[in-house]
Amino acid sequence: MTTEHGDTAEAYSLLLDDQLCFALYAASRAVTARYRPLLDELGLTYPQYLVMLVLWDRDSVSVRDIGTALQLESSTLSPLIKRLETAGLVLRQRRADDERSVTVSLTDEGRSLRNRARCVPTAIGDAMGLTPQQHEAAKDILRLLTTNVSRVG
Amino acid sequence: MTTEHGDTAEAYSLLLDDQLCFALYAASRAVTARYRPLLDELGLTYPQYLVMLVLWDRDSVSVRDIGTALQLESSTLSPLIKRLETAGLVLRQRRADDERSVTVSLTDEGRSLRNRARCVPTAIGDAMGLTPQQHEAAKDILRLLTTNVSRVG
DNA sequence: GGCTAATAAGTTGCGCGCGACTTAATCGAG
DNA sequence: CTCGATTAAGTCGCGCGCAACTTATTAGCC
Repeated sequence: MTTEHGDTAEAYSLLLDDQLCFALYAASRAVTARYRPLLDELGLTYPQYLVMLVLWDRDSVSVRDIGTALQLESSTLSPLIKRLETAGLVLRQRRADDERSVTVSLTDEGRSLRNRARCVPTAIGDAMGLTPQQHEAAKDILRLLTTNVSRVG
Repeated sequence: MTTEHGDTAEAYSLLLDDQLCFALYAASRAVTARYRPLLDELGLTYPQYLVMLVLWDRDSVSVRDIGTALQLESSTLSPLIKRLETAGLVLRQRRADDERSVTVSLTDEGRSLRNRARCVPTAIGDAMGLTPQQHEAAKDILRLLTTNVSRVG
């Protein structure tokens, strides 16, 4: 614990460089920036890419389940998915047995984009330059952090 | 290495849950969400809070240096700082010896907000629920990640 | 069956975050 | 000194991300 600038002793300082939250914020933006040129070639933004990851795994998912997987609100997803539909990657249709729900499914074009996306995780993984141990450790601690911070109270 | 869904062997899969980048994205948004009610009381957004952290440390900084500290473009900072000025927390003035540069400095109101913000890092730190070792490990690995991912090539 | 509560998706408003661009001032090679 | 290059700040457009709200549908209690 290095206290600086004459701060009285507190658990955490108000210095930017001391803060984990800033390291997190900066890392997240830096990684997204690294994705950008790769995803530009696929015609996707990073959040759109995340939605496509869900669809490439399950082929047909409700908006609600996409929201659960990505922890995003319908107010974010609805316009985003409409843009994917406009791009011809995705189809939206009301479910017959529950007219409230909308099922999002891949078009052939959306499915075939998967092949062009295969190299993306490897390219990003390489750019991250972490050892397999560091990579797993980072995932573990970020998931723990997300769980803890999302608790009520 | 667990390969799933009949994927051919690749260094990284296209599964959402395997990806460090998503853990990072989710953690960053979860932490920001945790800040929101605390910062609402101060009348700040999270990026505005980051700018205030820089100012609380240095009192008077150029837009350029704020950008360097936070890794943000002037196109993001200029409107943000104008909002801080409108809120009465900050003053903007052209530097006499270099009319290109704008110096941002704290008003008395901006300075006094620091006291009300003192409890914020501790509250967030507690909510994160990491051991001091995990906290430091997370900072270290996120900084390494940011450095690596920001490299050219 | 009827009616209230809950749920799913979507709209609106606002603040980022960034690429592309503009404006204005300073730098620096010749 | 001059003039093209660089630098600092700012504008504009667009896609998130989320709070607050609306609309439509279903669930469930009586």
